[in-house]
This record gives sequence, structure tokens and C-alpha cells, in this order.
Amino acid sequence: MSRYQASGYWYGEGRSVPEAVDLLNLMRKYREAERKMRAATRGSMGMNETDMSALRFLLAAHRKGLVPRQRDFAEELGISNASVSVLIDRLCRDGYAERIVHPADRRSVGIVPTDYSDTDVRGTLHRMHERMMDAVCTLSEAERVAVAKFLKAMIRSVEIEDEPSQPSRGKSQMAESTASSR
Amino acid sequence: MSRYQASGYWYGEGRSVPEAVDLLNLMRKYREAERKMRAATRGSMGMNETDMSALRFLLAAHRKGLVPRQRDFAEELGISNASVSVLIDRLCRDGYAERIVHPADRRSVGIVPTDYSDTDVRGTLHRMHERMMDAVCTLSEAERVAVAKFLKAMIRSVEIEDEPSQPSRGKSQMAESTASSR
DNA sequence: AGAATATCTTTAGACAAGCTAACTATTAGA
DNA sequence: TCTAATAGTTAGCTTGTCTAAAGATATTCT
Repeated sequence: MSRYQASGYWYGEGRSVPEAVDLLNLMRKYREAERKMRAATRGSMGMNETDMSALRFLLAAHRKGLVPRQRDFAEELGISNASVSVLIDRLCRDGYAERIVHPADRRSVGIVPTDYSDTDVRGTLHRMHERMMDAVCTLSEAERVAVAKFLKAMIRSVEIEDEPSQPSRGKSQMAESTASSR
Repeated sequence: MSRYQASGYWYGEGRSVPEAVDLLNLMRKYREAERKMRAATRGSMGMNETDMSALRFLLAAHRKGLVPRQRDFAEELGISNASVSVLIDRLCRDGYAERIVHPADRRSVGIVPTDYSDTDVRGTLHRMHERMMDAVCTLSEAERVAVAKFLKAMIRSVEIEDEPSQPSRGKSQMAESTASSR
């Protein structure tokens, strides 16, 4: 393979301008690199794939001031409520999350991340995110427009035969941490 | 959320030129869409995540005229040889692959895809790939350069603390299908 | 208020897929 | 030839998922 050379990339036959297929290859390469990185992070935290996803989801929700319920995890992760219950057990056991009484519905259990989990995850993922930001910030306006066009086309390509139409998910509601008891 | 509108995308405050953070959001959105698509394909084929990856790897290798051994799957997928053995059992049982005597080393088993698996997988994934190609082909040269620059930056961002250096994998060798059908 | 109903979570039992370790068969080397 | 290394298989265990049923708390209706 090695189309990579210390001084930069080259595409077949010494071209330095990428063709369509080269972009798709780069896309694949990115995906692979990201997968590895996530696997490494996961490994270093001794976590499994879905637990990691769950934790990311939890932190994201928390930053928006939301308190997700177990049900929300089930929907987000595509696993059963029963499995979520056990998953949250693991997260709590390892000190990443805590169960609290849900502010808006006392039948539910609200899940909040611990401070520890926040710093721990940020330690690995946040640095990467910042590098990405830095990198993207060096792009000119025209370049950003081109990239957006590309990404939108990619999204359309994979979504097309996904579902005919599914505006979907009208019932997350997680209750906005304040006692917005409806 | 809904920054999406029938006529196109808009980024916060009615901007129509994406900023850095918007690109990262698009990237995330793409990843999510692709994940869903793969999950759907997998579901419709009644397959497991790793089995699916294995099949993709097998088809890719086969197209290059290579005959991978089980060992190669283990390395590619990051699972143990024992697990690969069972994985290949499943692939054979379901008619996606066949074991053949490896042309160069009778300790090894060569794995080849069946015609069935090729058409089956192409039916779902190949159409998507073509849509991607079509989409990317509409980009101008300048746009392609911008996209490549972006993707390379992204790859660098996720690879940086991955491994200090790993040119790696010098021993795949898979034996070039000595009857070398290509 | 109190019973019926609905919603959310937990527990129990079964299954799938991964791992390590031990075993067989083949190849390479001293 | 005898020994070491390599490829794959099998056995036993662990983990994470699922479904079904039970437990706990709210909400609704009379």
C-alpha cells in the first residue's frame, strides 16, 4: 500500500492531485485510524465498546444539562432495557456514573457522570478533538465549503437506502435536570 | 438540532458558510449514518459485526487475487486464531466462504469467497459505493484537493497518540493464489 | 381515597462470541 | 532424524446480549 511518504501523500502514478477514488480511500483510512484509536482508548480504560459509547452519550447529555434515563440509553445504543440496567451497574461499579432520582419522573432513575469519568475521558478523547479543531481551523473558507459539500454528499450516499423516511425519535425528553415537572 | 432544512444546510445563526466546528459535526453525522447503514446491512444478512468485517476483508483480498489464511483474518480483525477458526466455520456454514488447501503450505487453510457472497454483499454495499463515487466525481479539482487536505489532517489527528511508529504488518503474504488468476 | 393501569427498572435463565490453553498436523532447522 | 516453530482445531470459561417475568412507583378513573 504505502502511498504515504514522509513529505506528503502521492496518489497512483505520482499524481499529487487526488482523484475521486483517492478520496474514498482516504475516507476509509480515516475510519480505520479512528477505529484503532477508539479501541486503544477503550483498552486503556478497560472498557468494552458499548460501555464506552454509553459513557460518551452520558457525558454529552450532561454537558447539555440533561439527565438521561436508562430508557434513553437503550434507545441510543440499540440494546434492551435489561442490558442497559446491567451496563449502568458496570459504569457505577467502576466509578464512572451514579444513579440519582430522576428530577421529573420519580419512577425513573437518572444517570449522571462522576467528575472522575469526565476528566478521565477528556484526558484521551478531548485532546484528539482539539487537534482536530486546530487542524480544521487552518482551512480557508473555500476549503471549508468544499469539505462540507463532500461530507454532505457522503452522508446522502449512505442514508439513501437506509430508511425511506423516519423523522423519528419524538420522545427522548430526558427532563432538563431542573424540576420541569410538566 | 435540526440544522437541516429541505433546501440545504445552515449553520448556526443563518450562516451558510461552515466553520470548523460545523465540519466536525458533519463528520460525526457521517460516521453515525454509516454506522446505521452497516448495522442495517448486517441485520438484513443476519450477520455479526466481525463476521461482516471478515467477509469484506475476504472479498477485498479476493479481488486482488490473494488467498488469505485464517491467520490473516486474525491479524486484520484483531481477534485470536481460535476465534477465527470458529468465525470461518460460520462463514462456511452460511455459504459465504469455502476452505481450500492452501497452495503453498499444507498446514494452512486458504479461504475463498463463494459467488453467492459476492453478489449478496455487492447488492447492498456496492450500490452505496457507487453512489459515493458518483458524488465525489462531481467535485472540482480544487475541491478534491481541499477534501484530501482535510481528511489527511483528520487522520493525523487521530493517529498522533495512537502509536509512536508502526510501519507494521510486514508479513501478510497470503500467497498470491499461485494459480494466480490475475 | 383506592383500585386499575401504565411506565420504568431489575432479576433470572439462555445463548452467542470472544479468550486461553492444550492438542494435532505440517514445515524448517540442527 | 529429532526438535522447534507454525497453522488450525477443540474444550472450557467469561462476558455481554436477549427475552420473559417480577418488582416498584406514578398516573388515571370512579
